[in-house]
Amino acid sequence: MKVTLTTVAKEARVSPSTVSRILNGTAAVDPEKRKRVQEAIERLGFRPDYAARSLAGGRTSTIGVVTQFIDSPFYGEVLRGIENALRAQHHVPLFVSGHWEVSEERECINLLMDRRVDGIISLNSCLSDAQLLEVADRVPLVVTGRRLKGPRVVSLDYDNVGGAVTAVEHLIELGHQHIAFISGPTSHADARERLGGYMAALGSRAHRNPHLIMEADFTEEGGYKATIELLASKVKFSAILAANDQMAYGARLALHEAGLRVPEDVSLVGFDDLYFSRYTTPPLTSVHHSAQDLGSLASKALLKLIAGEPSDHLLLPTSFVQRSSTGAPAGH
Amino acid sequence: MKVTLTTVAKEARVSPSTVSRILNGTAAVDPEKRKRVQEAIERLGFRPDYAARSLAGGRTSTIGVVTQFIDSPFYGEVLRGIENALRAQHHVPLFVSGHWEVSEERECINLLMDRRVDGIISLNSCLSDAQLLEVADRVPLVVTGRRLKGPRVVSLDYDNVGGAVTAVEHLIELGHQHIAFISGPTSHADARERLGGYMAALGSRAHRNPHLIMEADFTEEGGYKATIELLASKVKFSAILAANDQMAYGARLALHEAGLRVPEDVSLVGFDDLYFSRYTTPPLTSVHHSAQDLGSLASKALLKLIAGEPSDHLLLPTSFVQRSSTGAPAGH
DNA sequence: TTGTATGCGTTATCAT
DNA sequence: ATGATAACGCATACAA
Repeated sequence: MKVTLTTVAKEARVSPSTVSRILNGTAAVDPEKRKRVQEAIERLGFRPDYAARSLAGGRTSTIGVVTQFIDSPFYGEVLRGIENALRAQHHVPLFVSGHWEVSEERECINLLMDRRVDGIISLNSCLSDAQLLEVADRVPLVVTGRRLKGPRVVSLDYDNVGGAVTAVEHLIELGHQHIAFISGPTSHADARERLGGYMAALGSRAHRNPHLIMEADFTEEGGYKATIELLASKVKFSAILAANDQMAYGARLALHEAGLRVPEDVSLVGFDDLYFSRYTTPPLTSVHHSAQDLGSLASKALLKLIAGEPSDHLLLPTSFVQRSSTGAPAGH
Repeated sequence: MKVTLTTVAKEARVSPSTVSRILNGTAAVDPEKRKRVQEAIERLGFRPDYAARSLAGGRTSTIGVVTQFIDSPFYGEVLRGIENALRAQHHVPLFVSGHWEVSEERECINLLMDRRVDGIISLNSCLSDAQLLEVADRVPLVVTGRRLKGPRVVSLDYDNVGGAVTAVEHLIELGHQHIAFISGPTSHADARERLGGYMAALGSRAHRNPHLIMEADFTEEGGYKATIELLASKVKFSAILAANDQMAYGARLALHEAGLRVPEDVSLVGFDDLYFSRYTTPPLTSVHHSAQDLGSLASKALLKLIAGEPSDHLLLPTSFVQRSSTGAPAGH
């Protein structure tokens, strides 16, 4: 009833091994037989069984991808890049979500290893470097959001420092003296880098003020609360740089509720340039980079790693997109 | 070197089948042996091989999920619901994206069937009913966004008509006479239903005017363009109901660029109540439903279907969330 | 209740 | 270049 390699082999009057070889391009075969086999496959509608393939061959053609939330607007774009790049190489991503919890993330990785994925892409993991290196010891690994060196690891990240510097410089050029910063959780390397860029760009200027820095959690809600606190603290500022767009969205709401206009009263800059930032009111000025590229580069690096080619840490550039949420400060 | 069922069996001085039975709860076993086996598993760090399991047992513990874009804010929430519900039942979702293309969607389904998924959830497919029934003929299937009847299919959807009716009634109550509607592509059942609700709520009132209806494609860009056209057409309206939040976001931008205030000049209502709608400026009034619930209900229905229990079409209720994007029309 | 034996559909290692 | 044949790790029918 079921069509297997053997069925095809019989139909084409060759051995199962020959059929397998044709399917995988493992060895050269007589063009005549190849034709017979291909016709048989067509006629019978044969589809190879992945489970059998994995069991015999040890490969699953599946790449595990650990993300934090499957519905995150930022990671969503990354996943899209991964999906595309992988599909082109006949692999499929298996997405799992760690929800920013160390224990959940460990479970995710176990699940992926149980399923014998050929490799893992870990997006901004909250595991320690040591834990990740341990994982890399058992399966090829690509990580984002940090720099990690090891035998079977590739790390890649954006130029977070450079991006933040550009954003601050843009605001300074517009005439802003007091620039608030809503940071991501400083337990994360990329959050620290963006904060570092902000500090570096301000340098030793007089207008560098620790009260202007609020630590939040990269969510809309976090940005919202941070901004409310900022306003309540009465510290003087004419611009806000948020460490990601989602927090900028939250800040936008807090400003709106406080009756402050953007950019007339407060300029607002994000980081990530999510698709949606074109549609905020007003459209958001932001540090741009391609999340999709990150995903596709991560995929390609992993595939190389699996193939045995070594790779180095990759640093992706950022650019700057000025929209309507920034302008000169009042009275300038 | 590698720890298999047999390794564990030897260590625990029982047969491989006994270990298998314990792992799967297939049959009752001596508590004494069960203990020995569990200790052996622990000690050896045994993890069953999914490929072998699938090959021998015919099940993969994997559910195929066909979505359109992995980074869609709406489907993202659905995927999250699916992920949660499935994980609780020790299944994992395999997400693939059809990109609103019939051919891609067919490829996705083929890919899933090649991998012998235990069942498929198809989110707002663009395949025909007949094509979907054909799929259901080969694998348990759950579809959303339409009503579909068949032996191994379950369909579920929101009460699109009811939701749209509520939204229009809300606007009428506020005093709006001329309500524009930005529709989704009418090739989709759910888009037609929302449009139908809008029409039904307006009934035979004089203020029903075909020029107030614009067809778009459920994207921000589509909503934006539709609104620009609407404004250019000079047709009179004081409120816009968009068939989904994403188009409402686009409409918001177009209104902003035209110098129109929301809600003072134009009231705006969305549909879906995406997470982000709380953060728009002003926060968006919208027809609410739980995308996560849709996902988890779809998952549960599928698992039941796989287990052989029949299910019926499910209609999920909507509610209404009034925020700040709606108000009385000018001069009211 | 438990063990033995077979089969699942491939790939890979041998020969030839 | 091609064909036997042996794994791959597990589930299950059957026997005990």
